[in-house]
This record gives sequence, C-alpha cells and structure tokens, in this order.
Amino acid sequence: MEKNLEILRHSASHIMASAVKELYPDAKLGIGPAIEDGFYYDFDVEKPFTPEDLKRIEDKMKEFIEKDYPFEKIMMKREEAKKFFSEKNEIYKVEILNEIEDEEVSIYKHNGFYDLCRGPHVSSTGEVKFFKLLDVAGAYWRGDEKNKMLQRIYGTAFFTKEELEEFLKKREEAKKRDHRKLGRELEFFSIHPEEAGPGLIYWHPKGSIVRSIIEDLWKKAHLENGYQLIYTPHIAQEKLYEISGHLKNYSEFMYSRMLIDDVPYRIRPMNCPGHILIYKTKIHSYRELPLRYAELGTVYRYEKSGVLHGLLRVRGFTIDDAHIFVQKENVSEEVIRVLDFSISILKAFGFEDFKLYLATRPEEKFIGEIEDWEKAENALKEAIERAGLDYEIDEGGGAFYGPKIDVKVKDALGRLWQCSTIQFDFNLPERFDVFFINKEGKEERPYLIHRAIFGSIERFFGVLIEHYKGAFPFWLAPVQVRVLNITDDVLDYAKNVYERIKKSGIRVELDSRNITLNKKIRESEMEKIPYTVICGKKEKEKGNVSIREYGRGDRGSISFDEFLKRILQENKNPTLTV
RNA sequence: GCCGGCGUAGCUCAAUGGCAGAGCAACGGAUUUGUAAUCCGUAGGUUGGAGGUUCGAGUCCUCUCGCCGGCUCCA
Repeated sequence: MEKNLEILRHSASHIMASAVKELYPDAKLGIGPAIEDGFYYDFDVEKPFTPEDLKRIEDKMKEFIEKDYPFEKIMMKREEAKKFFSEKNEIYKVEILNEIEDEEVSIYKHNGFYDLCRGPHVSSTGEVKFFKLLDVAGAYWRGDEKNKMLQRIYGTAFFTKEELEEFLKKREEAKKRDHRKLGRELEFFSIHPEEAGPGLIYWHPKGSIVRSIIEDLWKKAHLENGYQLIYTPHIAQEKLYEISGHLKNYSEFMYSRMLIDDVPYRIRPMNCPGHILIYKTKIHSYRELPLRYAELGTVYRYEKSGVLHGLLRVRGFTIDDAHIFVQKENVSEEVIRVLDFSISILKAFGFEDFKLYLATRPEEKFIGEIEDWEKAENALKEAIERAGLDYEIDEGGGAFYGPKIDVKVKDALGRLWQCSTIQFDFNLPERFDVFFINKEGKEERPYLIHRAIFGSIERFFGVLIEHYKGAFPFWLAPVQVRVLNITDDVLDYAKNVYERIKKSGIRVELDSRNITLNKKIRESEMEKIPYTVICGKKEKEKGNVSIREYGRGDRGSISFDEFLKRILQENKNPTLTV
C-alpha cells in the first residue's frame, strides 16, 4: 500500500476510536492499524456493536472530521506512559507498553483522545474526507484464541470520492462472482449441510464435466512429464497412520476410528502413506529416481465448522497429489522442475500472476531434527531463487513433516488464492524405512517431495468460477454451444445442425421449446454458454448459422462448415509450456 | 471452535403477536415468434428442528442444527 494512504487510514482508525470512546466511554482500546483494504480498531466492550451502532459511530466521526481537530504528537517516557494509560484503565495499551523496549514512546492526541502510536498521522481530522465503516466482527486479542475476544470494526478510507466508490463497487463485483452463488445458479455443485453434512460437495453434471476436463488435462500432462498414475484406498488401518505420525501430529483433523472385524481403521486425511506402501513393494535403484507417483486422491479432514466456505474450505476434497522420491543431491533440481510444471499448468487455466511463499518449521508439532529442517529450508530457497521467482517467508507455516513452498494465483480481481504446494519431507522416508540402492550398491534414504498443483480440485474449481465469473473459456465450458430454432418449421434444420456439432465432439444442446426466440436467447446468455447458434428460415435456405457470442451479442451469419471449423479449432486444450 | 448477524415455496423477497403472500422457476393451455423475459391458468409451505410464553407465535424466550461476515486455522 502507498505510504500516504496508510497514514490516512491509520488516522481514520484513530478518529473511529475517539468516536467510539465518546459514545461508549467504557470501551477499552485494543489496536487499530491500517490494513490492505482499509483499517480496523479492536475494542473491549460489554455489548458487541450492532450495525446501528456503526451508523452512530460513523456520524460521530463525521462530526469530528467537520471540526478538523489537529493531530498532536506527544513524547513520553515509557514508565510515564504506562502510568498514564493505567489511570485511563487501558489495560491493553499497558500490556503493549510492557513489551516495548524503547525508553521513550510516542502518543498521538486529537480532541482529548490519546493513543499509544508510532505514527505518523495526517495533520488534522479534516483530512479524512472519504471513509466508510464496513463490518463488525469478533477478533481475539492478539489473534490468539486463548485470549479474550474483542469487537473489531472494519472501515476503509481514500483520498478521493471516486476511489472510495470504486472500492465499494469492487466489493459488490466480488459478491457477484461468489462461486457459491454462481455454483448454484449455473448448477455446478450443491452442498447439503442439513441432510448430508456441511463441507461436503455434490458435483452436478455441469460441474462434473468441467472437473473431468480439468482432470484429463492434468493426467495427460503428468504422463508426459515423467509421472506414473496410481490409485490407493480411502481408508487404512490405524497402524498405517501410527507409522506415518499422522495419529500423533494430525489427529485433530482426522475422523474417529471405525472398527472393521474388530480392527481399527481410519479414513485418510492424506495420501502419502499409501504411495509409500507402493514404493516399498520392491527394491528401487538410483536409476529409477526421481520416481514420481501421482493420484487424484480424495481425503477427508475435520475442519472447524466456522471455517467452512463453499468449495474453498471443505471437509472432503480431492488433492491432485504426487509424491516424488528423489536423491538428496537432486532435490533442488526436482523442486525447480515441479515449480515450472505447476506454473505451466496454472497458466493453461488463464492465471498470469503468482506469489510464492516459503513456509518454515512450525514452533511446535514438528517431527525430525532442527538441523534437517534448516537444510531443507535452504534447499527450497535455493530452488526458488534458481528458478528466478519472487517469494516471501511464511515463518512457522510448514507442515509437521517438513517445510514447503506455496504458490498463490492472482485472479481477475487481483485476489490471491492458495493453489500449489510443494512440501519437503525427510521424515516419512525415515519412518517407513524407505530406501533405494545407490551407485555404490548401498542402501540410501531418498527425500520425499509431496506436491499438488491445483491444491484441491474443489478449491481450484471455486477459484476458476470466481476468476471467470462462471463464464468459462470455450474449451472448459460445460455447454459450449446451444442451438436454437426460431419456429417449428425449421426444427429439422436446427436438429441437423445440432447433430452434426454433437458428432464432432463439441458439448452442444438443442433448445427446441416452443417459446419466443428472445426468451431462449436470454436463457442461453444467463447460462453463460459461449456460442448460441440461431437457426431460422434464412439460415436454412443458405446452410448458414447465426452466431451469438456470450457477452458480445450478435456476431452475424456464417456457413455451418465455417462455424464448425472455428469451434473445433477453439476447442483444443491450451498448450503447456513444459 | 469463538464473536455477531440470519434461517418463510426450487430462487429472490413480503407479512404491528391476529386468515402465510408476491415475482421468477415448475406444471397445463393458448401463441409459431429474427437476437436478453408473450399471455392466461394450476400447483407449490409442518415459516430449519425441539421445547416454552400467550386466547393466539413466522413474529417473543430457551435449546439445537445450519448459513453468512469476521477471528483462529487451512488444500
């Protein structure tokens, strides 16, 4: 974010806090920073704020802005500041002060409102002209669920009215793209929380056809890139997860045991142990490495009810998984290869921008030696750097068995979505005693790379829906062409056109209902079908079809053969760069 | 899981504590139409679920399930 905008928003958060203190004097202050889309301030209040309160606070803010109070910076000795905020009963400010090491701290003041703050601020409240309070939400003090929950008010501020309006418009736009709404309207999928359980996806025919196109492309790309496809079962005896360490380190996400012939089984939360079992069925030579097993593996994980979200966060999902057994000295090279492969596939689906994150060892809940972790983290880092990609460090964000690289894609609205993940693992090979025979004829331990490109098919589909607003490119669209007849007189011709398109392998539908042309067009357009083909008397006479392209309206009349040639050309899958 | 908001027909939404309604969709009929909604009719509901208050509950209270916005977490 631009520095000045950050200052403006931070100032807005102070004005909001002062308004809250005026209206609710007992509210204790938490923190109130500027964030990417605006700002927030946390308050400890007896009663949570209501939307009506928000309006009152906003009005009070406007009043303060009108009065144009100057912001003043006051320097205070830390101990003095502690005393100052203790007397005001601002316990959270005191807590922050206890952790500040500087001898002197700055405090910003306007209209009798004092806040511990590094600053800087705009010179007076009157500079914050275009703002809006957006939402109230609970938020744990310091983001820790063990702490008290405070009430957070979100808002945003801009320098101009136009920018504010554009921001609000973009929010509306995002709502229209919501994959949950589009998923229902376009009959892609449904969720049946009451009857079947929350977080479980039912793929309807329209969604399923898109999924199968995605999966077909994925399979073909993997076979061409040195992977072997496998299938493994969805349940396994508990002892498999004892060996893998999931039971110890991942049980909070695993569903409870079921007994089969008195033997405890679990439904799988990950696919890795199964892949390792296949690897271990024979002795492998270093010549076979890197050995790459890929599976569209469906897993089930317990996710807390409050985090479930459409297709993006679910309880049962299919990972486009692969496990690569690789010699230590080839790890970096293999990671680069995987990164290139991932990005090439994501690009095929129309994503251009990516952001990489290197996630390091978690504070608690990790297995293996710290030294190995550091080595692995360096190997991943080297791979990213050698591939020439920008990245950020996600401190403590690794899986329990190793560090990872996450790839997020940027969608049409500039939002980031987590897709690919490349995870480094030196623990499972140890636990399962995985080895290969090296050049010297000795047993050697390989490293294991877990990786997914889409992440989960469900999530990726959700991201695709939002990216394309449900209007998929021709090759991905569930229905690619809809043929409309204008009257029953030309139904035979329309049927003929439909049959010939269908025979060529294009996904086509015929709308022969006896309703107005306008109505048929409207429906075809609302279903976001790429081509609507209209057959009337004029077309029949010439062997033509009239074409409507989704979102572009009437594109005129061309011969059927020409149209067929065109859509067959357009139907080819995008080519991969790897 | 936590905080707040919300659950009425397939969808979008009405209904002061007093007869559960509309539009779209569905179904039936008329209409044979040239680039985004033809007209008429029919049917559709234990108001998420269970208790309670009341002469009377969609509306008020309690519990519960679920959804939405956040927090925490995450493929």
